[in-house]
Amino acid sequence: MGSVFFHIDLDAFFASVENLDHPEYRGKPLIIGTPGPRHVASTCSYEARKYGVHSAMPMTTALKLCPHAICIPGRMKRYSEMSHRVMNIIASFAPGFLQVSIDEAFLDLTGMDRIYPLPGKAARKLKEMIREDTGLTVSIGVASSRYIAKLASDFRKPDGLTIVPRGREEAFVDTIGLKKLWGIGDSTYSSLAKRGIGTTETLRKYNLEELERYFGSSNALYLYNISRGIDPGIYQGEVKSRSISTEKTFYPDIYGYDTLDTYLLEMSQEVEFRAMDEKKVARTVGIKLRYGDFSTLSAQMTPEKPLYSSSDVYQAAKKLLRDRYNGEGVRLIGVSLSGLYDGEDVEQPDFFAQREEKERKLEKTILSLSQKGQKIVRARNLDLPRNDG
DNA sequence: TCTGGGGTCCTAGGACCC
DNA sequence: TCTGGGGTCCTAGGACCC
Repeated sequence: MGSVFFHIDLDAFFASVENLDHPEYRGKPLIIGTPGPRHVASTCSYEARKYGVHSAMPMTTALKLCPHAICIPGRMKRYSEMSHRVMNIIASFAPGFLQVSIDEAFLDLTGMDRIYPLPGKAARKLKEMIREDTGLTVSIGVASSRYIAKLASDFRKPDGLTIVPRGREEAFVDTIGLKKLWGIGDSTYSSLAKRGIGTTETLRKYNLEELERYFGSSNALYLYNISRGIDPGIYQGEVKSRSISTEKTFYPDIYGYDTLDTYLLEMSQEVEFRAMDEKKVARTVGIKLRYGDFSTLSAQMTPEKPLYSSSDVYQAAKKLLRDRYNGEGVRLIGVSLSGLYDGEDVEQPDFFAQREEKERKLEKTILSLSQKGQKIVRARNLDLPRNDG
């Protein structure tokens, strides 16, 4: 017996949760997203998909395709709660549980043939357990690797079950088609197309050396493997670095250093609070600017000392902004933290750090109050011009 | 089709060290 | 002195995913 993996994917997750909570939406096209320019759909119901609406589609386009759709903003807390319930069921079903996003997980059933002699039957049982307990449907892919299982769960949706027998991986990849393979985005697809490669069969005609010449060694190996139905190694390495970021898109564009600077302060506070909440300390701060023409720049710095407070973060972000902002209209601004390490007991290396320690304690207090539902904002952030449409 | 927000990973070049 | 090679850290940008 070789390896057996499940990939479990919740069907139109956010929309399905809304249908569960709001029976009046059922059977109607439903879009999770705010109408208006510079908004996109985060998910939609299958009724809306019939009109061509899909995730990440601009809301203006979505509403042209389906003008009578019901649009609602997302309720992330509720979705997380339902996600938890489903993930608990999946995790208790078999070992090798690996959650990869709010609505997706893997199970490793390798060596479980005594308990689940027929993987297909096991998958049906899992689907039934989830449906009974939560009212939600999932689609499951069963295969000899995570990569193929992931493609398989997407093959028949919603409420689907697709089993790819061992030895049929390459044939399955052919039926999926190059464009829909995981890891092939628009950019890779068009650079393959430029070389006359439009199908997995054609891609397979190239040996590794040729692929390396055209696409670099890392991409080459990836392409070589997936075209043969071989798992390129998705979700195998341990998660190394982490980052925390926030960004905001404006409509219309905003202008001027002072306005940007005010958002920078608010956003610095937000990311640092999130880091504190996770008991992390960051070493690197980054900003991101997207101008009206969609050209985007990012800048980061790693100060000598780690960022202990949001005023540290803000000072660094401000410097980055001053160095890089060209004065033109801005449609997006972002602040990020990276180089995070465990900061449960932050030892203060020097004498001057006592002021910072105070600052950090103050902010922790603000954080815990705001977690109790109190909205606390520094004086500087009051009466911000709300410019986000 | 006028392109969100939150992430991860990869690459290439420069600084710096041995 | 005109110039090697390897390792690590940092930065900027890009591809991709949900």
